[in-house]
Amino acid sequence: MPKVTKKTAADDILDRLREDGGRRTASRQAIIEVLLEVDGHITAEEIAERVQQRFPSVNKSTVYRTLSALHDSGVIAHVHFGHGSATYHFTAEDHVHLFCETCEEVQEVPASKLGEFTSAIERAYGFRVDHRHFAIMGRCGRCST
Amino acid sequence: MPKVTKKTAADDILDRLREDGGRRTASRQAIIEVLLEVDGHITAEEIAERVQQRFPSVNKSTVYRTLSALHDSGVIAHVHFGHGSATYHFTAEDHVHLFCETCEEVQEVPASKLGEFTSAIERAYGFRVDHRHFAIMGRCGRCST
DNA sequence: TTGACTGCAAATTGTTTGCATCATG
DNA sequence: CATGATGCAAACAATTTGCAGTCAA
Repeated sequence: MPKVTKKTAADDILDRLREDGGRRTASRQAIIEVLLEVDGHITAEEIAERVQQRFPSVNKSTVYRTLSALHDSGVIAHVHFGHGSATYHFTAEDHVHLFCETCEEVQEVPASKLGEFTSAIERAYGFRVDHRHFAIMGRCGRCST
Repeated sequence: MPKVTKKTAADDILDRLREDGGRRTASRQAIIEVLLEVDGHITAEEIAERVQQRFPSVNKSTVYRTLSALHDSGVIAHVHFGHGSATYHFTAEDHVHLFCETCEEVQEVPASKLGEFTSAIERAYGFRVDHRHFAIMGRCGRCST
């Protein structure tokens, strides 16, 4: 079983940045690897912490600038929950976030499950839902008892 | 026309604060009146501006503290859109916000219209949607051409 | 009189930016 | 060696807080 999966994925993303006129750097690679490790869904702050465990010199602003470059290349997107920092995730995963206001945990729902809902809204209000950029607030099963 | 002391909506809200151990003050009254004028849906910054037009001494922190007191008494709530400040509105108005990421305008949808959607989510994921505290991001009819 | 409310300034949090320097391509 | 990337500090925007004085009940 070849263990090239992770390396390749990071490489692919660095290539993508390269194609868009960017450069491959160690910081960027480390940031991308962290994103892959956690499968997206992480704040800039958390990325910085993890990256700095191995490369203490990497600055938070580099994290933000890299996230911005990744966004511009369409690799990642971010969601906002009620308060606090944005959470970054890969655009490839097409899902919606259910954010529990009590335990602050996030549950993912495949975007396809919301198909009837989003099309109903579009029909009624002409509003095209961007299901990659909205979090639904509420209370999860465990917390709403 | 007889002079009758009319109980205003602002009075009712001040009473509500009073019942919860708070005090009626001029600043609070002015802030509540602004909220009523615009029927909710306003940022703290905008409230401060409007209040300060008539009472320049009222500080922004008083606005925030009053909004917090109103929230604690259940009179108002706030929503977050993708970026920027929170928007405050009365809890009585039971609706959902459709936020256009392009023109940044907000369209309101009566919560009842989302009934099937929210109950479907609750059935499938045990997640109880707080439809007073989520904004749906996307693109409105005019902007999605 | 008591303690809630206020103004003011300063702290916080999350994110962005200016600038000099570094290093990839 | 040109230009994009980086570290650092400082600017930012939105909101919160500490403190001492004020005022409603």
